[in-house]
Amino acid sequence: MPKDTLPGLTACNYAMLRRATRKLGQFYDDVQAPSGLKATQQGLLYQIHIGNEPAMGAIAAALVMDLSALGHTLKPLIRDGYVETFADPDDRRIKRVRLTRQGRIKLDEAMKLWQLAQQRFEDVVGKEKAERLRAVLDDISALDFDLPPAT
Amino acid sequence: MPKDTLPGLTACNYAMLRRATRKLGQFYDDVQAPSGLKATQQGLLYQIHIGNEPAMGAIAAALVMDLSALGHTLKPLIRDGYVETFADPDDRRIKRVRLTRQGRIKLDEAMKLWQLAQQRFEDVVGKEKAERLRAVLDDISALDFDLPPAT
DNA sequence: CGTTGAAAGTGGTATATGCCACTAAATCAA
DNA sequence: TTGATTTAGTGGCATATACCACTTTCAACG
Repeated sequence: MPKDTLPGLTACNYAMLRRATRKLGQFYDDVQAPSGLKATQQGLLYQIHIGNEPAMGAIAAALVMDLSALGHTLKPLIRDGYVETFADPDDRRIKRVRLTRQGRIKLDEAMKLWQLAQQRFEDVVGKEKAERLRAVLDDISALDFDLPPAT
Repeated sequence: MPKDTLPGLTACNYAMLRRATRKLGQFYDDVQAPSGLKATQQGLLYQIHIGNEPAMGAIAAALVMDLSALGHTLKPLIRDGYVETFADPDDRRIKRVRLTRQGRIKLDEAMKLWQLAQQRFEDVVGKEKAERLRAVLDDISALDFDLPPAT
């Protein structure tokens, strides 16, 4: 197959997803920059906020994120005083997470910027289309790709 | 607003995109693991392959990726002998990139695994739906989110 | 009770990405 | 031609993520 007719990356679902994620990351991060939080951090603070002092594992599961990755990602937020952790009294293996007062304030601040970015995105893409996109992405996050056992 | 009715992360386009990307990354990486390449690396090799000894900047633009990020990402591939670079003779600022022989062989190997992952994804999600998804993501990567100048 | 195995996190290592400051090279002006 | 500007990359630093090997706790069982 001559190079000219080779399919581009557009054929790969994962490559497309990554590329769009980079694009949106640059945009959301840019809008949220004044808060000093990356969009990822704002999302994580929000996830903690809406949880009930969630356990690390619960957060990781909700975000479809590796537990250790979550631990690493949490560190700057703890260092900066936005988040604190404490052992679950009933099961000391479990570490629970909550926002500090500063964290709540910072999240409020970041959410205002988030709304700007979100609004702008929907203005450009279209509200309906954005909603459908999120629905598809939500589905994908919940999928089970296990190959059927070769029995 | 009581916590019970707070919108989850599902409202955020970027958060959904990231979460789905993590999910797919785990899946594609897992399938492609036997090749020793991450799915991101396979995608990058492919992008180089279909280009005509592309310049770094051209690759970065095609992937909507920061130029310095591309430089960093390229390093392990150069180290492992899959990719090599050379200065453009007509403009010594420009660094061009190409696959080595080993790189072409490795890419072939990885592409076979990629097809498995891709096929499996489309079996689970549906070919049509996957195609629409990619189209939307492709659109997003090309958008211009600049706020209209406040003149 | 102990032993044993599962569950929850931690730390190390590696890749993925982005921003910023800086250098080198080419272009544009005066 | 020379000085200012723009273009293309590099390197340093920071965050985002993943996997793996460990450690600590629990829970289950004999």
